[in-house]
Amino acid sequence: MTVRTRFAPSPTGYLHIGGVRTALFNWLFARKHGGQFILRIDDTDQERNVEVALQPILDGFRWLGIDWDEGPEVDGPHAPYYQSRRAERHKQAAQQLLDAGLAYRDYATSEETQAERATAETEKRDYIYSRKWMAETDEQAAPFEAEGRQCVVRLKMPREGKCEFHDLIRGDVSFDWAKEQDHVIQRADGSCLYHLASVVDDADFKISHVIRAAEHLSNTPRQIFIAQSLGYSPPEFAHLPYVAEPGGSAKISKRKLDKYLKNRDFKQLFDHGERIANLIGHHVSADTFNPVIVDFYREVGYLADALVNYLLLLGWSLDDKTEEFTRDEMIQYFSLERVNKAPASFDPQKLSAFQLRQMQQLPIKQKVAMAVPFLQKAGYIASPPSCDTAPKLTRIVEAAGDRIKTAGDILELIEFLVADDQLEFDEKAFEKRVRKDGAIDLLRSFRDVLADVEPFDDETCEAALRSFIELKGIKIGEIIHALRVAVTGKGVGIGMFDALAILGKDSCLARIDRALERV
RNA sequence: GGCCCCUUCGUCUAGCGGUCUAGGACUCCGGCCUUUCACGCCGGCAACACGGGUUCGAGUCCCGUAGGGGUCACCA
Repeated sequence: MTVRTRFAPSPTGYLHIGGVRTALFNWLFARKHGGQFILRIDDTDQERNVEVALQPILDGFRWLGIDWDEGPEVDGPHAPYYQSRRAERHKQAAQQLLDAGLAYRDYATSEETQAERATAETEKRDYIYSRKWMAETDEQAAPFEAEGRQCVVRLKMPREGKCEFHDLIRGDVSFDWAKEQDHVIQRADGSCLYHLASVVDDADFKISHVIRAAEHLSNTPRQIFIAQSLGYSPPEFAHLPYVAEPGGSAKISKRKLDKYLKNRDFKQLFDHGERIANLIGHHVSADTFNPVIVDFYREVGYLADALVNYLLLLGWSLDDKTEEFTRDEMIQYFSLERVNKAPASFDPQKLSAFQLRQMQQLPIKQKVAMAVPFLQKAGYIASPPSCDTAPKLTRIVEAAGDRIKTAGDILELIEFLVADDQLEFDEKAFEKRVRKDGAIDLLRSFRDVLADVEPFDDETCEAALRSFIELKGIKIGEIIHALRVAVTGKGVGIGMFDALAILGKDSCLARIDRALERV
C-alpha cells in the first residue's frame, strides 16, 4: 500500500504553529515511507477570497521546506485540490447515503432542534435527536413539504454498540454509538458539510493515513461511519497531541496573545520580534504578527530549519539524547510510535536555543546573505547593495559572532553603517560612561593616540590602548567603556577593537570628537 | 455537565518489571573566561500526581482518586 498523507488547511490567511507541526508529521511520515504528501484546501463554506487567504499558508510551507506532491499550484491526478470545487462529488455521496438508507432527510427547523437540545439539557440527560421530522420516504416527506418546510440531510447513526478503532498513537479507542448525533451532512441549499466532504475527499485521494490534531479524535466515529456507509475502508488514524500554550496546558491559540505576553519567555520572544519589525517597518498586529503564527519567525529572521527541528521535538523524540536532525535524518528516523500522547507546551527559550545552535553552524557568507534583506528593508543599504557593502558587512557579521541570533539582529548593529554625524548616542550609557570625571580627559588623550595608529587594524588598536593604559597607570575599564560609547553610541556591543577597525580611523576620530563636543 | 484523552525535573523528554540512589536538553542558580553584551567552559538545584492492588520486585502492568485537557454546530 502506498502511504499517502494529507494536511488540509482552511484558508484563514495565516499558518498556525500547531498546524505546521501537524503538517510536518504528515510530511515526514509520507517521506519516510516513500509515499506522497498532499495539500488539500478545506474551503467549504468559505466566503472570503480563498486565493488571498491561502497564499500566506503556501508561502509558509515553502519557507519551511515542507513540499507537497499534490495540491494547490502543483496539481496532481486528483485535481482540483480545493474542497469547494468538489461540491458535486460531495452531493453525490450524500445522495448515495440517502439511497442506502444510512442518511435521511430532516425537516426540523433549527429552532426545533435547538428546543430539543435545551429540553435535554434542563432534564440533565444526553441529547439525542427525536427524529420527529425525519423523512425516509417521499410519503413521509410529503406533509412536511406541504407545510413548506425545508430539509437538511442527516446521518442515521447507529444507536447501540460501540465504535472501536485503533489509533496509531493512542492505541485502541472506543466510543458509544448512542452518544453520537445524527450529524447534518448537507444543508437545505444542497451544500455539504466538512465531515462528509473530508471523508469523501480522503477516500477519493486515496489517503492511507489521517494524521491530525487530537481535537479530531471525537470526530472519528462519525467519519468512520460515513466511510463505511459509503463502502470505503477507513484510513488509518493517528491523533497527535496538541501544542499547548507557553507555561500552560491549554491548546495554544493565536487569540490569547495578551495572556501569553504575561509569560516572561514568550514576552521576550515577542518583544525581540516587535523590535525588529518596527525597524523594518513591518506592520505589527496580533492577527498577522504573532509568535503563534509561522510568519512571525520568517519576518524576524529565524532559520526555517531551527523552527522545524524544534517543532519536531515537540511531541516526538528519537532517544534520550539526540536533539539535532537534518531533514534527511528526520525522515530516516521519524515514526508515529515515538510520538507522545500528552500535549507539549511551547517553550520559546528552547526554540531560541535551537536557533542559536543552527546559526552557529552557518557559514559567515550565508549569515550575511540573510542579513542583507533586513538592512535593505530598514533602508540602511541600497538595493542592490553597492560593491563595498559586502566586505564591510562580512566584517560586522564576523565580529558580531553569536550576537546575531536571528538575521534581523543585524539591525541592532547599524552603528557601523550610519554616517558619523547620524550616530545616535544612548543617553543612559553616555551619562554613565562618558560624562564622568576622568573619562573625558582620558578619551581626549586617547583620541590623539588613535590618530597616529597605523595600520588601523584591531591588533594595532589594541596594542595602542594597552600601552596607553600602562602609561597612564589605569585599568582598561576606566577608558574602554567611554571609548565604546563615543564610537558606537552604545554601552554594549561587539569587541572594542573589532569595532574600531571596522569603522576606520576617520570615523573613530570624528565620532570621538562629536562625543567630546556634546559633553 | 456527558463522552473521550492525558499525567516523569519549571519546560521538552529518555525510560517499554530488576541495569533508576531516574538519564539528556532548555531554563534557572553559582563560578570561570572577559573591555561591555553575547558565546564558551565548569559545577549545582530540580521530577516518577495520589491511593490501592498484581509481583520476589513497579516510574514501568491493573483499578480507583485527583488534576489537566479536548470535544459536544446546518464551523472547519
